[in-house]
Amino acid sequence: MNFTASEENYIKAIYHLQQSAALVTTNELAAQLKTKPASVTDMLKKLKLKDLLLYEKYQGFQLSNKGKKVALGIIRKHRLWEYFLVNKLQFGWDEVHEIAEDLEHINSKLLIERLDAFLNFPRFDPHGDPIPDVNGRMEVSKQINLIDLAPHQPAEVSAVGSQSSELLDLLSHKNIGIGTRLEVVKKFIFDHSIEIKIEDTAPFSISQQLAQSLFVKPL
Amino acid sequence: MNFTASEENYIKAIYHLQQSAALVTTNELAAQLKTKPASVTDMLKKLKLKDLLLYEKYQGFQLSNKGKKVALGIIRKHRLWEYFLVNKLQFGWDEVHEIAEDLEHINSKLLIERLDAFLNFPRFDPHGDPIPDVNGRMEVSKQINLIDLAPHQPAEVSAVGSQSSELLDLLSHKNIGIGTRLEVVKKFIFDHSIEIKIEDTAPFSISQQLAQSLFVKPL
DNA sequence: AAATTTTTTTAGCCAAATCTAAATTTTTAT
DNA sequence: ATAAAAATTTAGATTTGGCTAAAAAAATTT
Ligand SMILES: [Mn+2]
Ligand SMILES: [Mn+2]
Ligand SMILES: [Mn+2]
Ligand SMILES: [Mn+2]
Repeated sequence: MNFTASEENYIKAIYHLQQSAALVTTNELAAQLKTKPASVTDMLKKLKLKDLLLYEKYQGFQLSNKGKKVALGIIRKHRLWEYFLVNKLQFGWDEVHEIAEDLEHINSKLLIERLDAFLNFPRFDPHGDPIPDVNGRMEVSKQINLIDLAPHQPAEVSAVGSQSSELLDLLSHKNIGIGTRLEVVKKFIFDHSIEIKIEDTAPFSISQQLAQSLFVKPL
Repeated sequence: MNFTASEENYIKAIYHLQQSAALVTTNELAAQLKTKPASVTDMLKKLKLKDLLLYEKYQGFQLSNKGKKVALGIIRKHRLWEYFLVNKLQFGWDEVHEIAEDLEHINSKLLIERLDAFLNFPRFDPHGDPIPDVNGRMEVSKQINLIDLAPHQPAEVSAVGSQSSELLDLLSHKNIGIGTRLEVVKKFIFDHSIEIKIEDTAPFSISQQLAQSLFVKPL
């Protein structure tokens, strides 16, 4: 079974959306893919026909087991290419998402196997997201949102909540990346901002919005 | 200017065909692309409209200067990816053409620049074909067809005339690859077969067809 | 319980890239 | 110079993925 780039984009988007809620809605998916609800309905019918989707009209939908497997395959390709771009071609972590969006649709099992081996079977992509293995299995790290980290608990940044260049730009400016060690000094009720301290540098404040986009592993 | 994968395939095919004859015909191109003449005519109109093609109906066609530049860009991408697949991902030279057919349509100037640098600016692909540089320039090696090599003139295999897996399979079997040193022992009029000798091994015969698919540089 | 709003689907249209069949032009043979 | 054959183009359909506008269903207010 091979799928078009468009089908793969739908499958991947549904997979990501159903991480936060079991059932996905037509409008949600249309917003995510920047397309119209009518176009989504068309594709839902097609995916159901191919047994990738559990879908009853008006009732929301979710990927079938087969659909989930396909999704993990696409995510695997995306993240392996991102790792390649950053660690072999010297791209910045904020430059790779768009290119990986195209590369992920190249269909060659052998290519991905060889790429994986060439990269030494990496387990996380440059944004800290786990890379599924050939069987779709990936590490489930017990990372928590920075907003939930207890004050004075040392932790390490393990992932970012989005790949927007705006977020990644802000993070580079503040010298925060995957692996950065930090602790929360104080949380402010007034604006929900958080004061953090990176290793031996002076503490500084970050907004609630930014804290919510950072995931950390307590050390 | 960005082009669809389909447009790029047509442009590349026209480029290759016009190496042997200035003007290309509809049927030739249809055969090359395994499509129908009617489909070719449709695309010719589109390419002409985009100023990539010099074309008057019923009169044959050829790429404009702009079209040639685009073609060289696609060929550059194709050959760089082939080099990557063989020299980094351990593919055999007979396994890479199909995958490169897809990878060549990924559109990112930066990606190709970085890939080129990562590979150390290779000048020939795994099949001995020259890789155009950023400006579309490439080496014009003074290679000749093996069929035209003078007897007892030592030479080195520099390129193959096609990427068909049938040809590459035959070559591996006979232990002939890019860089193989050989000389012609004798040419037979009867069936135009040629007896060749590889370095210190016993001489053997190859068919006219095979000899025509091999290019060599006299040493 | 009815009315209103929101969500989702259907109906109908469009563009790109194909195809087949028919028409036209060019080339080749008589 | 005609007639026949070959090459090329046009006409009309099809598939895929998208769109808008209208209809229908579900959810929310009153
Ligand atoms: Mn990404
Ligand atoms: Mn990522
Ligand atoms: Mn090739
Ligand atoms: Mn090649």
